Amino acid sequence: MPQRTKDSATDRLFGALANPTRRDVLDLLLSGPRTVADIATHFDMARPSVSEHLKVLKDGGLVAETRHGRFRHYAVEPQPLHDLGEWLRPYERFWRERLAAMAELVDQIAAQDTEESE
Amino acid sequence: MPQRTKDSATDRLFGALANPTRRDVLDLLLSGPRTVADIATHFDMARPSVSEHLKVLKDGGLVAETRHGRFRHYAVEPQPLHDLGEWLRPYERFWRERLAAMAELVDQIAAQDTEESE
DNA sequence: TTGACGGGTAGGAATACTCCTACCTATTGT
DNA sequence: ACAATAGGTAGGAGTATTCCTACCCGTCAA
Repeated sequence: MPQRTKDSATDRLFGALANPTRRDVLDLLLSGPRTVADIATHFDMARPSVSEHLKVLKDGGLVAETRHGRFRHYAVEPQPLHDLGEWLRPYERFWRERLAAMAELVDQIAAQDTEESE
Repeated sequence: MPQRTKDSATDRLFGALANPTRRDVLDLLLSGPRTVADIATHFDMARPSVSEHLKVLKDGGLVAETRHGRFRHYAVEPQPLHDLGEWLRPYERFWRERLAAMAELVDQIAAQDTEESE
């Protein structure tokens, strides 16, 4: 029985983000598009390895490549990150419940303090 | 030279999410805390494998375990998902720029249509 | 035209991941 | 007490990931 392969768009997205180097590449591209050689100077890694990371990012839809002569410029592609924000939405409820519970706790402590000072 | 290990909190978070089964477990826990055996019935996988996935989720801070007798209940822990939302924030700018560019394009086409109809 | 440069691909080594079965501990009901 | 149940751990097999060096093609400058 073959193992399940990670081939959905969601898998490629999360898979691409599950590596610190690739997240650092994205972070670097926040300042604008860059060539492969430029990107590679920021990492303690051979250039072909950076190329492979860029391929994974591209397959995940997180970066786009545009050719200018013999240069290729890589730029952040925002759509999958927006999708990630949408994926998070159902979990926001838990976050708000947690905040509400903390607020209630603070109120209780405040009420107790008032009692004591009377 | 040893390879870099994924040991930061961020790595554990993204690493935990980079697996469809684990994302499905989180999704299942949206409806409330569940025991391991309960969770396992939803997956075509042996129970110990589910246990291992839960361990990865726990190490990533995404679920919390509470013991009741010989049962363990796993529940969604929202903090890392909130952190993920914060991580996304710098990229929102790109998303809005893309929307603005699309809006401008629509305006241009609309203006062109008006011209033609005159 | 041809050498230098940008950058992708191939194949291999080391490690990590994901599943399994077998086994173990702790708790509970009888 | 003891059998049954919940669920974690160990070790191993198969696959995937991540790095490397060597090599390749396309583009530009001389």
